[in-house]
Parts: sequence; C-alpha cells; structure tokens
Amino acid sequence: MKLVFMGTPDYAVNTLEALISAGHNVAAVFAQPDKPVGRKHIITPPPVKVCAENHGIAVYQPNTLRDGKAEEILKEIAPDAIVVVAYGKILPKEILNIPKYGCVNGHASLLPKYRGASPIQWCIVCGETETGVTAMKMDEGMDTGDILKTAKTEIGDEETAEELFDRLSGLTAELLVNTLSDLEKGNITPKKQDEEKASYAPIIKKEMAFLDFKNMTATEIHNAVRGYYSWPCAYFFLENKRIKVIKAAVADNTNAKAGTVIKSTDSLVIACKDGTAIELVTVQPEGSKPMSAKQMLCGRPIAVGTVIGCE
RNA sequence: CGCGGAGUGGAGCAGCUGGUAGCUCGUCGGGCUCAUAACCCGAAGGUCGUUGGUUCAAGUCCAGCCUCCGCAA
Repeated sequence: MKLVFMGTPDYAVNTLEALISAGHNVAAVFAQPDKPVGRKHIITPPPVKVCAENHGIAVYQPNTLRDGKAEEILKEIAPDAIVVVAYGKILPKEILNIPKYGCVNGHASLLPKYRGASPIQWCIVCGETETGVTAMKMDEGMDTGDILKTAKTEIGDEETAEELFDRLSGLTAELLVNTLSDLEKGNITPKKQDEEKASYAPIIKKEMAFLDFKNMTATEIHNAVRGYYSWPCAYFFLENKRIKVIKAAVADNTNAKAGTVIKSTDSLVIACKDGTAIELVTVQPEGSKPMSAKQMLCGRPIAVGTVIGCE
C-alpha cells in the first residue's frame, strides 16, 4: 500500500520500521518540528524523523495541519491510508477524508477505555492488570473512531510505564501491519465504540506524581511509582528537597498514623492511608543519582516518627 | 550563555569563618551468643574530579576545564 506515516517519539518508530519491512510504500512521514531538548536546549529532531531519513523517506514537520498546506501535500501524494501513531496533533476533517482506507491510528489502550494523551501511564496508575492496543479508524473526536482491531496484553505486578511503553510499542507495530493487510483484503468490520464505557486519560502533569502518603494507600503509591516512571517520576519532599521514588514495595500493615516513618534503619518504610505501609526501595534525592533507600539513610538519616508532609 | 545542586577511603554523607580529614553503612580480624543480618572490641582503606593561582600553609579561597544530577524546556 502507498502510505503516509505520522508519528513523533521513539514509541512510533517501531511501527514505521514494521510498515517498511512489511513492504509498504511509505511515501512520506510527518513528525513534530525539531525541539530544544536537554539541559543545554540542544535542538533535536524527533526519533521518527531520524528513522525516516535513514530510510530516505521525505519528512514534513509542519507546525499546523490546518493551513491547507498539509492537505495539499497529502492530496498530491494520494496515499491509500495514513497511519498515525503518537503524532501529537489532531487531524482536521479535510485530511481524514483523503486516503481511500482512511486514517488509521494505533492507540495504546483497549478503547473505549483510556482515550486521550497518556493511556499507558494511567492504566498502571489506576491499577489495571490488563491493557492492550487498538487500531481505529480516526474521526474528528479524540480517540472516538471505529475500532478495527485490538491486541491485549497483561500488565505485570511490577511493570513500569516505561517497560509497558516498550512492549506496547512493539504490539502496535504488529497490530497496524495486520490491520492494513486485513483492510486491503476487506475482511474488517469497523465497530463503534461503546460510549457508556469510555474513559479518559488526561495528559500527565508533574504535580500528579506527588506522593501523598496521608491520602493514598500503599497500593496506590505502588501503582503511582510504577505508572509515573520514568517520567515524571513519583516524588515527595523531605526537608524541602525533592526525593524521587524509583521503586517501592507494599509492606506489612501498621497502626501508625499515615505519613509517619515507621522504619529507617536497613530500609525505609512509611505508613500510608488506612493502615497500609509502603517500603521505598530505590530513591533519588535531588542532585544525586538513584540509590537504595539504605544508602540514602547512611548519609541522610531519618528518624523513626518523622512525618512526611507536603511542604 | 535558561536556573540550581554535586564530585572527599567500597557506598551514602560531614568538614562553618584556611593549618595535612570525620560520620553512618560495608569489608577484614577477634569476642559475646544455641544462633544471627543483632551486640562488643579492633584493623585495613583517601593523589579530597582535574589544571593553574593566592598563601608560610588549601578539601577549605579564586579562575578555567571535565563529569554527574535536580528544575525548566
């Protein structure tokens, strides 16, 4: 098939590679413009662009798709389908209607659940045990298009968002290749989404990853630590210093007041809501590299009974 | 030149107003103990990131460089 691919981050590269090796003619790639990245604000091209260039594919990085230019380019190319994975822009109606098979999006959740920007993080934060990827025919709404095909996978008890990202990225690539081939053969019947079951996964903000030991149970903390890793990373404050929590484990229940440090010798355990307790296994104090809680306690002892607040 | 923190024995940290390094953990040896990751005694181990400067004297002050990290993006 003659395709146009739209995507930006690492996550989308797998799919682009897969489409190419499946023999599709990827006539052009759209990606977000290069952005300043890192401490020194070095202008960096998005991974999808790098990949496309390595394959000698033309890359377009418009700031907007709504000024008619993109539409013009796409009509010129006249692709059979446009494949969109983590592109980061909403496609206007004029573009949606250009390809014969429409615009196919790979979304990282089992739609209609977790529509929106951050489905992967949210399903871990919410404690889901199963997720997947969905191929859908895009319409004007936010992830509301008809479902073409899905693939499920289980979420491991200790799996982080970063790990799940990797896995779903691979699943998406497979799913979309299969979806295209089925579309071509005409053996897909698009299914409407069940609006009753729809839920949204809003974009993640830093503050959301704040660990409030007083109002979260140990399990909720554990899920937050996994779900917000590796960005923005769950954190709390200790003496006005930000401490990121890289890894945590649910500990035995306690009757200490939520937020209180109940163990700080070999390990660091903090009481949470409803008598639960969480052990902070790996942490990263501001300015330092990640370390075990025990290492941190060597240099920065914390007294048992200390209450972790919100300051 | 976006803002800021940091580089000290194996690990994590102290070391204020300059006079040759200390804490917690670990390691090794010994002791106690039915036993121990617990406790007691002792030991080993540091060119204090790098280069140059100030000084009688610098980990401690000044300048440059390298590396790491937090914020921001």
